[in-house]
Amino acid sequence: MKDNSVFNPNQQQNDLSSKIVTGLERISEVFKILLWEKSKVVGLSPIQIQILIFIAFHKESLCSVSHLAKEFNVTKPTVSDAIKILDKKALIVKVFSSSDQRRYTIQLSALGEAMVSEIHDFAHPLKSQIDNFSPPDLEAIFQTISTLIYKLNRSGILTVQRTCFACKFYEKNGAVHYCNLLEKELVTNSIRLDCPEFVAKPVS
Amino acid sequence: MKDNSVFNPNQQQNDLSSKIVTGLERISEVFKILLWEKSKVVGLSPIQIQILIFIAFHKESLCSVSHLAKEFNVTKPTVSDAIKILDKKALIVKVFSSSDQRRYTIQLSALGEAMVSEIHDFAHPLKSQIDNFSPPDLEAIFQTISTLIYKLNRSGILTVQRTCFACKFYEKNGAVHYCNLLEKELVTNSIRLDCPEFVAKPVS
DNA sequence: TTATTTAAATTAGGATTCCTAACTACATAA
DNA sequence: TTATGTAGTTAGGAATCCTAATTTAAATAA
Repeated sequence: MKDNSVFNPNQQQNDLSSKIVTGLERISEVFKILLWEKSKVVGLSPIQIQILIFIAFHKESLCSVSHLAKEFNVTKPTVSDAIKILDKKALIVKVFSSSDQRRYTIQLSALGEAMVSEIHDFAHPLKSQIDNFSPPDLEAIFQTISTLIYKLNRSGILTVQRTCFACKFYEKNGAVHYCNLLEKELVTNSIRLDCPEFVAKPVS
Repeated sequence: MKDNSVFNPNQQQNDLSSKIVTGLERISEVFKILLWEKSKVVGLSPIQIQILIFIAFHKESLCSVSHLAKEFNVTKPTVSDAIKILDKKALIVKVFSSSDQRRYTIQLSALGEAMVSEIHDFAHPLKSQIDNFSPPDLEAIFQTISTLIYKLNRSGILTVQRTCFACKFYEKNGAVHYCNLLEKELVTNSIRLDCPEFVAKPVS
């Protein structure tokens, strides 16, 4: 029986969450579209663009083959391939670890920095549509998204994320969100999805 | 200047819509993850799975190379490649048009039907998280998503969709949504994202 | 009617993604 | 010291995905 599939338009007429799933799928196509549009302009592939942008904005320890594989949900050989090409194009440099001779991280070269300033805005057409929502709507949307991402993380689907909810510095007292690192209360808008200070909470 | 990139965590602390964009990007990874998980089980690639599910639930006229290319935002040769493989695996049959000898559509073979019942639920882990939201939340989420998809369509980013808002049978009277085909009012929940009766509204 | 344009699908060629399996090298714990 | 785990690579191959060019057919214009 596949009549109750979320992708069956008849099913969608009875079941709101099916429609939400198909809607999210359609929105996820947007990233694919925008990434390819940029790809064609600059002559890099989507994964190459994603890696460059990631390393532009994240600390060195996250810029290893192993972490990038987790971040983008691909295998290490796939990342290794992509890095080989970025290296050949002189957009990155490898920085080897002094303590562990197997390890290295990648950083942007000067050329890579220039490239990032070309590509970092690939999602701009999406953002400009989102900017049209009213502030209260934005807050509600954000609340939903951050909750959903946390649920997806807890259920084991998304292994990587750096949200407050999964961070060891986070604490919830009644309805109050609190960060023990910043030592202050977090209102909805200040919950982070990608906090630089994130440290995973030990599984309880 | 790339400091104001949506992917810069510092920028995200000032700007809610940047956080929403990164959140949506993370959620869009979920489809990639779930599709690959299913791929490994059944021995099909992601695009092959997507095509099979699509043709299972859509009318024949949408099951052509040209349309599938638009639907999944790839080129016709890419679809042609994928169909060649699905055909080799005997999961589909080609049905040639009598009026136009260049055209054909694809349909599921018996084997293809069986395969669809294995794969149609690939997004289930996501759906079961979404099912956890309360009915009022679901309604709000759906409202946001349908609005966003329509905005993305109007701004030319998403070329394909089959929502009420872009349909020629749709009419808005004040706050009331109305379908001239069904001849009835549409409450938020009955707005469709993928209506079988969809006919594009002529550009005004 | 004929010529031109447009469209549907394919082929050809090539870069890259992406996988699994096997491997090297190093680090860490028993 | 030996076993086990971890970081990254290599090898091999299927498939994705592009652009450009081609074939064939249909639609349109002269």
